[in-house]
Amino acid sequence: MSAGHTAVTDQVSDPGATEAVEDELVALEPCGLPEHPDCGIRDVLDRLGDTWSVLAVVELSSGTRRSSELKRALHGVSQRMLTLTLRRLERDGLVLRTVYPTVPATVTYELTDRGRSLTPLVQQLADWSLRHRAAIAESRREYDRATTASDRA
Amino acid sequence: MSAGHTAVTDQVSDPGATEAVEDELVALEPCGLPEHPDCGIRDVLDRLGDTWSVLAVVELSSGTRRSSELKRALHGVSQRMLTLTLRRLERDGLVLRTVYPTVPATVTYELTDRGRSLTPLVQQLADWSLRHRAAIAESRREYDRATTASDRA
DNA sequence: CTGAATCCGAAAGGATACTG
DNA sequence: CAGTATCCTTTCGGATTCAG
Repeated sequence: MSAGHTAVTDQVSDPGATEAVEDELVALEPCGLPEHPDCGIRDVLDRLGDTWSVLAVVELSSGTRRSSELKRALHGVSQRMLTLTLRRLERDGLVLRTVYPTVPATVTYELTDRGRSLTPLVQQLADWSLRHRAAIAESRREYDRATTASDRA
Repeated sequence: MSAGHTAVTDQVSDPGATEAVEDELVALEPCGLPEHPDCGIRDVLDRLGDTWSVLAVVELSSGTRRSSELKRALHGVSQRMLTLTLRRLERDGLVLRTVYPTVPATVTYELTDRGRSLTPLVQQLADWSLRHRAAIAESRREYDRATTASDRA
C-alpha cells in the first residue's frame, strides 16, 4: 500500500463509534432470545449467513486485501457476489473500503474495529467447520442411506 | 419426557462417533482457508447460514424441546421451515429426534454431543449480535443516507 | 400434535457483457 | 482492475391443505 496519497475511504461519518466497550456482555433487555420476532438478532446473523461474508472476514482478518486478491482468495465467488458481499459488510461498518485514484483503479478492503471484534468468532466457526466436516459428511451419508432406501424406522 | 418407554430415536447408527477430541485445533492440511473450492467449509457454514438453524441451536442449548415448543420459541417460523431446519440439523448429526408413540404424536429434539460442541460458538454469535445490533443499524442508516441522496464521494 | 405435500412468490447467486 | 447491469436458474421460505 505505501504510495497512497489521496485515497478515498468510504467514511460516511462515524456512526456507532461510541460502542467502545467491546468486551462487556450486553444486558439483553428487550429480548434475550429468539422469542421476539423483531428483536433484530437475525438482521445481524443474516449477514453471517450469506455464502461469502464469513469467508471474506476470515480472509481480511489477516490483513488488508485488494479486490482482486479477495476474488482469488474466495475462489468460486463471482464478480457480482464479491461486490455485493463487500458492500454489505461495509454498510454494516465491518469493512472499510478505500479507493486509490490510480490509472487502473485500485481498491483495498480492511476490517474496521468492529469487524475485528468479530474475527475470533468467525475464526472459531471456520475451525469448527474444518474439525467436523468429515464427521458431518459421514452423518449425511448415513442419514441419506437410511432414508432413501426404506422410510425411516 | 418421563413416561416414554418405546421411544424411537432416529439413530441410524453412530457415524463419526470417533471424533471425540473436541478441543484440539485441527491441522488444516488440505486447505486452511477459502482458497480451495471443494474444501467443504461452506457446506458446514451454510447450515449456520439459513434463517432458523442458529436460533434453533440456541434454543436447544438450554435443553430438550418438543416440536411445538420450538415452534413457539422460534416465533415467526412456519411449520414447513421448522421441520426442514430440524431435519437438516438432524442429518448433520447435530440434533437427535425422538418420537414417542403416544396418541397425539409427541416428538422431542435435543442436541447431540456434536451439536453441544457448537453451542458456545452460537451463543457467542448471539451475544455479539445483540451487543452490536444498535451500532450496525446506525451504520446502515448512515450508509444509506450517504448513498441514496448523492452518489458516494 | 407433528409433519408431509403442493403451490407460488421472493430472494440468492452465477454468467455474461459492458463502463471508467 | 474494479464495478454495474442484465438475464436466468436455483433455492428459500410462507400459506395452505391433508394425514397419522
